[in-house]
Amino acid sequence: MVEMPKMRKKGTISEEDVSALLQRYTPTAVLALLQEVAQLPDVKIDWNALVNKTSTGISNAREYQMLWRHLAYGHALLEKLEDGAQPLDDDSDLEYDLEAFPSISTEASAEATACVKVLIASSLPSDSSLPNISMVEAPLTINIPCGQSSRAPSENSRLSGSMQGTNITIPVSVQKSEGFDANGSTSGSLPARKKRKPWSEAEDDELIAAVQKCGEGNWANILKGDFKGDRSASQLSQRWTIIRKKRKNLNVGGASSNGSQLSEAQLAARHAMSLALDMPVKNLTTSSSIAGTNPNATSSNSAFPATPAEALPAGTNISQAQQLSQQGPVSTLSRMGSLGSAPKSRVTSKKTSAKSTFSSQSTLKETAVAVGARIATPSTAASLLKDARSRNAVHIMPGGSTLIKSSASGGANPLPANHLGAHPNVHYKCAGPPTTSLSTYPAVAPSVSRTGSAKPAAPGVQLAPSPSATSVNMSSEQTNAATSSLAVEYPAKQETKTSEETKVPISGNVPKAKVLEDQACVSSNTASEQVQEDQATLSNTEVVLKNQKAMVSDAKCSLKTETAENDEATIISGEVAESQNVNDNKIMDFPVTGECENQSAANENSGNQNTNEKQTDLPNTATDCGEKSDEVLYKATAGEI
Amino acid sequence: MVEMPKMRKKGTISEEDVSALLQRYTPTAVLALLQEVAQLPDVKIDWNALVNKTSTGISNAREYQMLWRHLAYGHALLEKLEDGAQPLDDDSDLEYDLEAFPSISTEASAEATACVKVLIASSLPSDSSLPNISMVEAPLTINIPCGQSSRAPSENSRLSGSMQGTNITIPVSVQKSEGFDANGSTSGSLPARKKRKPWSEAEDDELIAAVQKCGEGNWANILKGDFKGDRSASQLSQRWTIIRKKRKNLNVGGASSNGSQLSEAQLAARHAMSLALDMPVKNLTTSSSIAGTNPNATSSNSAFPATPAEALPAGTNISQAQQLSQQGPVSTLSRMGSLGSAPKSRVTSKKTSAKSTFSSQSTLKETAVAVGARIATPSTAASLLKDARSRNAVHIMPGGSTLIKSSASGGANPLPANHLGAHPNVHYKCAGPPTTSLSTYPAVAPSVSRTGSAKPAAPGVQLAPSPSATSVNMSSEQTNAATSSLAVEYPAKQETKTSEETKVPISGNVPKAKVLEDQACVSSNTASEQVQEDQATLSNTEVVLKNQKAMVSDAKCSLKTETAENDEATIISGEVAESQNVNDNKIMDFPVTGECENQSAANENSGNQNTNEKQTDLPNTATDCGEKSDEVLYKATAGEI
DNA sequence: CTTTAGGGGTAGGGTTGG
DNA sequence: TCCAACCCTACCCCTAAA
Repeated sequence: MVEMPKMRKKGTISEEDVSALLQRYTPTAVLALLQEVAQLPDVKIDWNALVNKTSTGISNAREYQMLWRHLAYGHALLEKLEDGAQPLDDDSDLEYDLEAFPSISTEASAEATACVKVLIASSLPSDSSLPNISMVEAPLTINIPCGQSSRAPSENSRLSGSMQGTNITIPVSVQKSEGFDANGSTSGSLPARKKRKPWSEAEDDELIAAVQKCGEGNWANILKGDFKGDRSASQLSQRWTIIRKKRKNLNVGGASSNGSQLSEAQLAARHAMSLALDMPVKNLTTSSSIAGTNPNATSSNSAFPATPAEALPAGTNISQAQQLSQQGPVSTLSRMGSLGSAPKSRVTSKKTSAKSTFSSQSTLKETAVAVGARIATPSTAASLLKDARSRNAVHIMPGGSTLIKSSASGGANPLPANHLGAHPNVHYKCAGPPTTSLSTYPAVAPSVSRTGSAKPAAPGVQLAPSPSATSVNMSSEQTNAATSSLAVEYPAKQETKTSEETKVPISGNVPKAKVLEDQACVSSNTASEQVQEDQATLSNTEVVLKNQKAMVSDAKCSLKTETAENDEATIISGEVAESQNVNDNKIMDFPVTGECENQSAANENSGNQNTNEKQTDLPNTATDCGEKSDEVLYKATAGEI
Repeated sequence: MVEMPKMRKKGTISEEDVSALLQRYTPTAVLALLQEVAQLPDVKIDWNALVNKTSTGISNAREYQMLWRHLAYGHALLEKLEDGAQPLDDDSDLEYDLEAFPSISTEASAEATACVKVLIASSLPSDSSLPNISMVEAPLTINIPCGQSSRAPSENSRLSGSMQGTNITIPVSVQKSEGFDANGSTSGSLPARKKRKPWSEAEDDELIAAVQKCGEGNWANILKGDFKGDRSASQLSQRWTIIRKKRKNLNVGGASSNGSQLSEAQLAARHAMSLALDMPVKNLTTSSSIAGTNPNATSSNSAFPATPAEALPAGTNISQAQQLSQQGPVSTLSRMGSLGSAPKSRVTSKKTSAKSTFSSQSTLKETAVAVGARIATPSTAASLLKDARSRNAVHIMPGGSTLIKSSASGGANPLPANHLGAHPNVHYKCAGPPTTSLSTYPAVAPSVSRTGSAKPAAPGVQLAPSPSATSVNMSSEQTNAATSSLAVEYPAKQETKTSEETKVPISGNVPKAKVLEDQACVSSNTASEQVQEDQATLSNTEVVLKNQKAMVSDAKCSLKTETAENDEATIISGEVAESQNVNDNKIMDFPVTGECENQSAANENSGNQNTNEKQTDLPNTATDCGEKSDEVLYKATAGEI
């Protein structure tokens, strides 16, 4: 279809041309194309290959070629291209000599040149990004070898002209370049540009790399520094969610594994990584030293936390020292919670819980480092714990009972994982305040059997945080423990269902009751919150958790667990407490608690009795829970008592 | 599926390893993983959580774990992982000791180390900014060890190829620069904006409690003494405005909408609120005493008012006396008036009023706490108060009766659970502030039976907390305890359903009623607010909470409750209080409380009685509550009075 | 010190083109 | 129809001036 473009060899490019060009393509796209072409090792151009990798947003090889030719040789830009249009044969694509075009302002060309140079010089794949560079400055003073420039042609024409000479002063260039781009000031054509521009792989890679570097959410920074394409922060954000989603789907396989095609950027990254990895070792050593220093300081890192962001809830941590860090950790957990959906996962958590305890941030860092390093000495760990402790230890536990156990005993962790029914639920986490520890637990009581006696798993469960502040929490927890015993009992008969984030209504059918319960405890500060989630579920009716993770368990499941556990209901509770962790973020939403509620089930049991104290505790514990939870607690309590 | 990885403990990492690793994962991914792990606060690792938030691109927890282990301990990287593969249990994740690996070239390692350091140090993910400098670093001047090249497998080939000879400065550098730099800000580090951290429910609770205690606007004080999280004063202020806003919406909106029923819910809430409000008064006093003065000044009220927003200025009432007891009522009333807007609600109040009467704020709090907790022993309570005070301790209990019992006497509590229906309800959680503990409880009273006697667990309940600040809370709790006894009774007949965040209407099916209740206690600080929410729920039919967890109860329930309550407003209050718990998060919205309200069911029982003191407490407890709560409280109070 | 305005960032809903 | 790419609106959080 398209007919061959006419050459306009050696002609100059007029402003009209530019204007038209910019109406159709963004400056960045144009620059990207130039860069891409410039980077090609061979003279011969494989248009199809280029298009596959381009970050210009152009998906049609013919179109890509056409643009190139327009830029390089002044060929006309055709209005339409047929979908399947294939690139034209080109013998000479790079053979034409082009002369600089006077028409363009020297400055403009110079700038453009600079940009191009920078891009090329940097070798950064990114390309587009001019903007970034823009900021660059003097350093940029790059001299582009003639060779290249020549190649770069095109627009270069505009640019090229300038380039060749020698060097372009960088700064200017950058700035200007943008000008160009963005506004197109040059041409002035702003008109619309809205065309929808699919994300190219290159852009995705760039985004991914940027996110890894800067962290999720820091779109502004990414935009400023790392991401070259012309996308807005919100677009980045939006795209990121898509990428994330995709990955998950993919991942199964192993995300990364594919490998096959890696972009250069990736390769480069790997390269770097390899170095980095190696480092670790050294780091350790070093790190320690280093760590010593900065880490803490930095620690602030909050940044990191960022990642975790979610989690943290609690401010608790802070308490202490804050200074340092604190934070971070939590988040993760919390997330987990959310993740929760996957019950099984929890399992891990179990351990965690028991263990989780420690870690401190600072420590963490070190540890991490160490880890990275492969370090990890116990001592280290210990230290971590101290600090960390505060952190979070969240856990989730799905199968409910299971978790519990683990937590309880500590060692064991059975976690059977699963189970038929399943159901996991939750858990938590707590963010402990700094020193505090927390412990909370929810107890779940499945229907029917229940053990009756509960006992407190307490001992095991408990932690002994000590710090004064903590103390409170401690007490609570302990209390809880006691309570838990009570709680434990629950018999529940109900059926509970939990849904996770989803919303599941149960209503209609509700049967009778079931109950669940939990007891959560929370450590003082933070802990509480989380609990909620755990439970959840009961619903005789229907409960749903929309937001997060709800936990559901079938009635049976829960029951089962409990049953087994009965004795240890306590423990369970404990877990619940942990749930608290949940809090974090969004989680909070939930209400988990509500779910907890399930508790209602507890009610049914009614048989329980409580001791005052214990009960009290529970409540305390409960505190965090969502509404439902409370009920449960109550019930539980009652029962116990 | 996957088998366990072998350890390669203490082994060194070979180039081959690196090579293989890089073929599979990008350097950035590896670094990201290291960073992420490093950031974890706890020793225990929640792989699922990590995966959810990771920026490595790895979506499978097992894979993530595997990579970590490979990096940290030299475990083998398995080729395939099943989709659903869950992370392995890890007890030892951080326990292995690893040694540095000689194999790597010094240079390389050094560099890597540097990189890692930077990453960690900077910890900031983001931030970053400034790339400018990315190039910076001389350090970058990396020499690539041969090793790498080897490593760099094919793809890299290109890169690597070039690189090999000596080193390539460039590429590497670039990479580094990017990666590192960014963070790196080490050096340059920009301020990097701190990542935004959403407020958790626990934090909200804590804030609410703190405001109640210290008054609105005294952010600095709150920061010093009560609020544990790491938030700045301005953030507190800002958040407070948001919380206040939400409450209003809730109140109003919710209430209004349904009309009749809601109103009740609202009423209940109000009731609670009233109590809460009252508390303030006392608090003030107390505080004043404590503080000395201020109370008025602080007016802490302001805080209160907030809630009530509408009305009252009255808060003022508070003024005085408070110290202990008393008072509360008045203020309440006044507020009520204001609340007035909702006529019906008032009604409820009536009931309340009668009973509600007593308690003084401080007392209230304590009591409340106690109640919630069921704690009961004074000593305990006291301790709690101290700690908790700040914290939160709220609880809710649905199933009501049961809980109650427990709380109350400690033993007695009849609370039969009841229920046929089940119900759950819920609860809470608390996040305690650091030191604080919290305890809360909700009591639930199931329908019908109830025990009747409640008694005050008082003795136990009371605490005498002393610390000034704390005191308030303490008192509440104690009070509650006492209350609880009373409360306990509730019989409820309703059926309640809860939905969690979701919206589930229950309506249709509802069966009988059950009741729940809770008594929540709140720890001093926080508690109140929450209450509000609870109420809302009531609607017979279906209430849904969209945001969070809503609780629903049938209309009947609610109604019933009220009735019941009359006598014992206290109880209700208690419940209300619990509701408070609800607050938390978004919840505040309500919901929970609402459910609590359901408790109203409790009302039905009516049989309850309260002791003044106890009642009072409730109010205190209520203090926090949302508007609705307030109403309730008021009513209670009135009655009492 | 507190409050307020502005810069971002995220979530969610709606629209539209492929 | 589904999804991706926008757009747009709320809302929230953080920071920095007021």
